[in-house]
Amino acid sequence: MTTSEDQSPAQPRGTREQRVMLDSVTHSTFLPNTSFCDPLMSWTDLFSNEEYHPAFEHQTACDSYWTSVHPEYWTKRHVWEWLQFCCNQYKLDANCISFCHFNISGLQLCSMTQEAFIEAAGVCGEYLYFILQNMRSQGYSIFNEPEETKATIKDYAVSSCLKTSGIKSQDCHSHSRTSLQSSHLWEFVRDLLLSPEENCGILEWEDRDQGIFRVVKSEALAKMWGQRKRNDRMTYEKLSRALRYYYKTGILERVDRRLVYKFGKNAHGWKEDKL
DNA sequence: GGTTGCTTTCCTGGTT
DNA sequence: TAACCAGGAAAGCAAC
Repeated sequence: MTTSEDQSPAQPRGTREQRVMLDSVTHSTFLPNTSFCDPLMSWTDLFSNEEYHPAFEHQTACDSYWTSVHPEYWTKRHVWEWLQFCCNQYKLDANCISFCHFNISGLQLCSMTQEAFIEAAGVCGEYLYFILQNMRSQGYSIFNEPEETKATIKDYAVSSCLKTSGIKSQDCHSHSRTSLQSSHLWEFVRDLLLSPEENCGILEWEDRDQGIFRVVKSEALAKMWGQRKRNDRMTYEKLSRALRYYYKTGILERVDRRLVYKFGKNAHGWKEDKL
């Protein structure tokens, strides 16, 4: 028997995030001096790996902690300490971050554009960029009030509304369309269908006019949803149960085919002229 | 603190 | 046999 995951043999194995990270390393252009490392390596692996210690050979054991140094004067180690702090403090998913892209000095980090951050760390990149810009403009007071900072970051994420997806700002604010920050599962699914650059073949339209779509990579979809909800125990079985609840509310309609769903009358935003 | 809506988790049973 | 679907039940969680 074949599964949905088996239907695209041409696709490289691994999660979408892993492939994105691999791709980002392979096609890295904004950090030409970045040394190659395993793109699937976590920061903890990277940080503890002897092979990467030479990167710090010019540093001494008495290097001061990153908070005591202006970002522009950070060493590579400071940059990674900062990343570690951000992941812990703001519950960012370290798996989304291509740490190879951050094997750089503070000066290089400060010269990175928002797009570069997004390329290196996806949605987390926007958070990191925002945090860094605040540090540069406001000093370190940003870390004095963690809760306030979290709220500010959240507001920023909503207001920025994923500019990289190329959606006009009025679309963002009037319809919350294509914002992958969507808190509802059906909106997340809809936005994924409307964002080919984020989709990576996980979902595909069967009949766009009728709102019929197919889950191509069920496991990958569950993982993405789990990452969005910071729930690493998410499975497709649970996700599909949540989708089935939408039958009651008319957001989804039954389609008697496996892994196929249809937007119902109460779903909006999935079709251009229904916005 | 109670209510509500949404989601998650677990479960049983059926289908492909 | 595994993956998926259907749906009940209960609990968690956040917003109001």
